[in-house]
Amino acid sequence: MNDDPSADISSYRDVKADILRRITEGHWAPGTLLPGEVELAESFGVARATVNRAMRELTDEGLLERRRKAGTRVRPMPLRSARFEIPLVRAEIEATGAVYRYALLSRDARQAPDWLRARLGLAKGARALHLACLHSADGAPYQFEDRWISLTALPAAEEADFAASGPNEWLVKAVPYSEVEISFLATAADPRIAGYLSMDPGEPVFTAERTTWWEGRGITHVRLYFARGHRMTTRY
Amino acid sequence: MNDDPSADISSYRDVKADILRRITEGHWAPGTLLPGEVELAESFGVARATVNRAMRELTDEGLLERRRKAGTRVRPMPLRSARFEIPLVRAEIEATGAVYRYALLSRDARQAPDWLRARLGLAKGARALHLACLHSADGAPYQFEDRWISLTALPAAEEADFAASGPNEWLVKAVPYSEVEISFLATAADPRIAGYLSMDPGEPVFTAERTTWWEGRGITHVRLYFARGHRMTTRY
DNA sequence: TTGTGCTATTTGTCCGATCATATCGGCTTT
DNA sequence: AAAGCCGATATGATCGGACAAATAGCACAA
Repeated sequence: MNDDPSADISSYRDVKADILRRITEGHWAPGTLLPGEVELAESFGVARATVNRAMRELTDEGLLERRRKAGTRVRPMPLRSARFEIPLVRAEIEATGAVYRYALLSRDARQAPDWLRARLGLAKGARALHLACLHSADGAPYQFEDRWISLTALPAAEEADFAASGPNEWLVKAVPYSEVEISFLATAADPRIAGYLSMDPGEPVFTAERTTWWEGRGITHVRLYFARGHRMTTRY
Repeated sequence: MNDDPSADISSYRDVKADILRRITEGHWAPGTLLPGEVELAESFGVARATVNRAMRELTDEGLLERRRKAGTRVRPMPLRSARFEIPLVRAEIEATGAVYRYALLSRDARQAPDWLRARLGLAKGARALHLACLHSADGAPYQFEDRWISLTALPAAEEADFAASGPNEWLVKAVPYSEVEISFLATAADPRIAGYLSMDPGEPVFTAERTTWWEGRGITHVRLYFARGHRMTTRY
């Protein structure tokens, strides 16, 4: 057991790294009860607040479990959570160095269908804007966007010009901040989508679905269909 | 502008909530430079450290952007990041109240194929254990697991009994902690998988792929095929 | 045996002060 | 005009001290 008496640990980062090291190296196996903050602070030669921050962050990251009086222990089953960044399509494409292009395929304001009313919590007869867009990277289709915007919540959308830039970019400007639900799923390409994405009908499509509320009111619902072979990846 | 002079804000949570409120209500629009920590601390009547923590957390959550000397501003384009919890299948199923059942379909130790060697960084001729398992919820197939375990990194796996409980549960006990890459994608069900998951061949399958390293050495690679209609959802 | 209340312990949070670090902008030098 | 220097300033981190809140585990009562 190397308990590093002399290592000059001085920042919460060092403390964090050292605790992590002891866990990965197996000195502190899953389920182990760690020494208390006071004890660790002494052995590291730092203030308790510093140890606290290190442990708090490790807890946020899913590695530790803490309870008052009960102490801190290594999570028996590392409930690790993965973080996925959800950038705007434009940023996502341009980050790869490719040329981003956007096309508005259709646009039409109509009564919101029942499923959308239920999803966004709209009144009967509420109107919504329905948009279909295609985002492409270096000329190749990248993402097909099927979006609904509630005209109850955002009447200004009816006047907005979505020919030049995507509804996404308009929305982030129009809506300050919001509550979001995202799902990832696999769907079969219907003929229309297959056509736009240069795929065969019925082919599996990686699909993201996102609903946005602002102050409890449904704003927009979108389904994003990605081109063949798309992956959502993260590493930790 | 409601600047809340008298509101008795006392914890970093209150400060955080108040800043968030001003952002969502549009008082502080995206791109706005907000007051410095000292000023805010005074106006809230708390210590600077408290304001600092509130702002730091909001920054971690992707709402603010901070730079020394330049100050803090509301992220012009809210870099949304979603967190997905990646639980063990058993926990995932039992959380819904369903009865979890596990079956080992096949098991076989052989030379690692080239793609796996490349992925895990194994030497030529290295052996690996190949497992196929089925996880079900209340009798209905839930997830098909196609896993490879490097016998170079984990020779003990060859002796392990995967008949009773899944390799996942064995692995979390055997490997202290690790680096992981996860991908989500959509694949077409091949006949074998379709059979196990009660789907039609060619049907879209939501698929997760996970590779795990420990101290730089490839440990295991797994592909998880989910039953029809599976979604990975998060809300924030 | 079983339930109930107390207490010591451990984490959670806050404070106010201090030093560290990055960097914006203006000033100086070339 | 361009390049480089430097001080002012805002965030970043740490410290030591203090009090708050939760609760595990014990003592005690029914």
